[in-house]
Amino acid sequence: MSPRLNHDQRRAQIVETAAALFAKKGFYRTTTREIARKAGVSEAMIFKHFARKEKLYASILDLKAQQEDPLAEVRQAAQRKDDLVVFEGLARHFLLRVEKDPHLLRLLLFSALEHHRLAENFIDKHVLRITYFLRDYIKQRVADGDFQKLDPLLAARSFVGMVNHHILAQEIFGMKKHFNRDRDEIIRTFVKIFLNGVRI
Amino acid sequence: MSPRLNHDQRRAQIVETAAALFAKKGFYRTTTREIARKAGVSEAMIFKHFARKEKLYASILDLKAQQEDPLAEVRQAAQRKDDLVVFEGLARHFLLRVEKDPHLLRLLLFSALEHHRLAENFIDKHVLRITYFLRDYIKQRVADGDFQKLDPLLAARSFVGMVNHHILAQEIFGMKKHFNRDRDEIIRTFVKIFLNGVRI
DNA sequence: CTGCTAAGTTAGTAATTACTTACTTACTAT
DNA sequence: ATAGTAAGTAAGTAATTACTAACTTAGCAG
Repeated sequence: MSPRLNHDQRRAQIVETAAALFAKKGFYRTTTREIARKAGVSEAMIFKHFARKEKLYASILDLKAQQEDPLAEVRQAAQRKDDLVVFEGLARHFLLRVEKDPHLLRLLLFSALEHHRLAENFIDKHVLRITYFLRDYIKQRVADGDFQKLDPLLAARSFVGMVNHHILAQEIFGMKKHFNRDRDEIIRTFVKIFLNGVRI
Repeated sequence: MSPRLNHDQRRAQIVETAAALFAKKGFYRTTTREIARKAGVSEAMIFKHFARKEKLYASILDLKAQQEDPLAEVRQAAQRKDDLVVFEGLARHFLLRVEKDPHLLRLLLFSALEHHRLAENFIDKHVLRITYFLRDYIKQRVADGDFQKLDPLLAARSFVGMVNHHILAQEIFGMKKHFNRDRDEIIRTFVKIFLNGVRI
């Protein structure tokens, strides 16, 4: 007989359990019954903590979106116009994130595919903001005369796309077994191609 | 009272209706009831044509995977080592495909996220094969001494990633309204960055 | 016209779903 | 020690699901 948890502990445990399941099967395909079973409580317990299944989902997305600003280090490098640190830092940020939080990527994709207004903020934080930051940086570097004249948003997407698609291929399309190169080599390759491609 | 359709016509119509729904909401979230309603037939009619919901799904994926080899033109250019045509052709192929078949992308993503063995062949055809083709081409161009020494698979992913992520951003992350540049300009930008980035 | 076949429907089924009600048990402060 | 409270459960509910059985109708060949 496992010991009783207090309100906050149990709540956190349910959220964690549910996050793993939502990431695995999506919101709709995950049943409250299954969440309860894996959390080791009765189904009714879940509804004591979250009035509806949607509230549980929302609190997961909130939690995941609340992580500290990943761009802090990168922003500093951007002020110094240190391209290498900006782009390597960004790529490393993306790659480390999936390593540390293996649920996040699938959670993000599911919430983008399933039509949830709940997920908008989440997507905004994890996809759009970073692209816009990079777009502005590239715009600046073009104005400086250090990068070629090209559409800053498209250039930003080029780089984000390299890294993101690599992650997608590895994690979602099942390439992890066939290809497992060193992280830093991956980062260097992408940054090299990109910077070489956009610099004057 | 709409006229009766013969076996093949009705079958095709059900498949088309279901494809749109599966693309919109995924396999599990799409109900046979809804497919029937949108196809204008009774639910039982669907099961006359497809013994199980899974068979219907399988026949959609088969249909979509059966399209003719998109790489025909690109393969010729690859033999001539005409980089520009290879990469522009590939990018154009990706972009045109989502324009022509707006369901395909979401169908692909759903089938990758939901765990269907049915979808393996489909994903293989639409994602992996093209990446491998490109990897082999790049390997050749590196051997020729025309491209820098870099991992061919990572380089292939760089390019596929640029285009794919752009499509994802537009279609899945809702950027279509905020950004709608000319297709050929997009292609030229990506190819320029990439070729400039990998060439000696 | 008639009878056969293929296209179609109606009205179910058992199983599963999110969620509720009414109850029981453990812990803690006095 | 015990009352009060918070943690927890058992056993439902109505709605929805994939799928079925038993039936009806349209169209066409003879």
